[in-house]
Amino acid sequence: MASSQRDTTTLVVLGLVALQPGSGYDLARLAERSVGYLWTPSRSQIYKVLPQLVSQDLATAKRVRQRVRPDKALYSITPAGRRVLQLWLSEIEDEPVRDANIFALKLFFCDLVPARTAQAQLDAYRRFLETRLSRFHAMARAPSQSGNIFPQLILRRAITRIEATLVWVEEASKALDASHQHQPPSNNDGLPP
Amino acid sequence: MASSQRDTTTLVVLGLVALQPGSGYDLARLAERSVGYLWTPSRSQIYKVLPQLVSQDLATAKRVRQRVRPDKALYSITPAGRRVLQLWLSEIEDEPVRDANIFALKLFFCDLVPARTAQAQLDAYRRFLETRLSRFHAMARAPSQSGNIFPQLILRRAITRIEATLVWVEEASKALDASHQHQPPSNNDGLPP
DNA sequence: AGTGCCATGTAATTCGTTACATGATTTC
DNA sequence: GAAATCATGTAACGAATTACATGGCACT
Repeated sequence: MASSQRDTTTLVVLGLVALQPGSGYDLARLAERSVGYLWTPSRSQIYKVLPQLVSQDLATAKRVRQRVRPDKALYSITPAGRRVLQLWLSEIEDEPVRDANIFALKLFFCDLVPARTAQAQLDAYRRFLETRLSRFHAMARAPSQSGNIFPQLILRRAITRIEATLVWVEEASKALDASHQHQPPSNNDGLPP
Repeated sequence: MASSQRDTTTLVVLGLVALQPGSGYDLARLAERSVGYLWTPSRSQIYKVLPQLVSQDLATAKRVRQRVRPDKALYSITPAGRRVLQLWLSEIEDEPVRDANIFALKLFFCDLVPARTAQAQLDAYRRFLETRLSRFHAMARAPSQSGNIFPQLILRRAITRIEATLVWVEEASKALDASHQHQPPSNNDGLPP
């Protein structure tokens, strides 16, 4: 009964299934087109995970016969699966072990979760970026030991990107508020009043 | 005699040895402080790679006796090692398999290579970013199938970061030209006239 | 005739992490 | 006395990729 000891790959596949039920093949393509930029597993990986999800009751598979194309298995998320996903999206990892993209990855699926949860994730991301930024600024102030210029340039690159990402965080935060105002909580699955 | 079939980890360790000879321990710390943002292997990984480099004649190890501290092995790069590194840094991967950071990683070590090689790497990076950018722009124009807003937001994030990175590329390019003007080719190891 | 898409999987292999083991020395 | 730093390695394990295998249909 280990709570959310599932790895990122599993959760991302679960998220894809939640966004759009489909076959392993479908999901692989969906991934390439959407989250691809953040996370692109191989097809074989997806085919490995899918049956695991079913055996854990997080997804169901329905065999679909096709005349023209080979038969395929259509995967859909279960209520339990949705709960697991929502739990993952609610968890805030202040110090992600070695993947700074975890915030973007979670945010990608935040349509499945109340707006305030998404806001919390955005806030955590902002804090994370600010911490990194000040660390990099400190590094940039320190004199370059050797006469090498490239490490300094690459550091500038990191700073530039973080600053741009912080600007995006603000925009996203506002956009979220706005859409939230117009279209109040529609996503309260699994949350009794 | 497979040319540069070495993996990135090996080459980065080699690069670190080139930047600053030291023990496995030293190199691990150096990595954390410098390239850490782009690539951070575990110590065990470094200890695995180092003897391999020696056996391939890309680095040498010198045992250093210490009274106070445990003995350590000091690794330095060999001429052959430097050649391998320079070859790697000269190679342009127009379509990096799944690591967009490969450009930044190579650029980090470009003090070891003539300025025009670094420029070529920067140019390739610019092209890569522009290709990605137009792809993402196309995706952004396409209507969002579902009513999900987060995939769109995350796409905006990607675009924002690429644009910022392109600005950095221009700055870096100019900085490189400038430092190149003031301080002409000092790095022509292994390149007879 | 050949390429490419749909569709699912297994096997081999690489890559890399975490944990373990050891031990002296300095610092709080 | 406890914790941190220096120093090097092995072992167990896990995660993910690449390659392989299969097969029919559609398009050029």
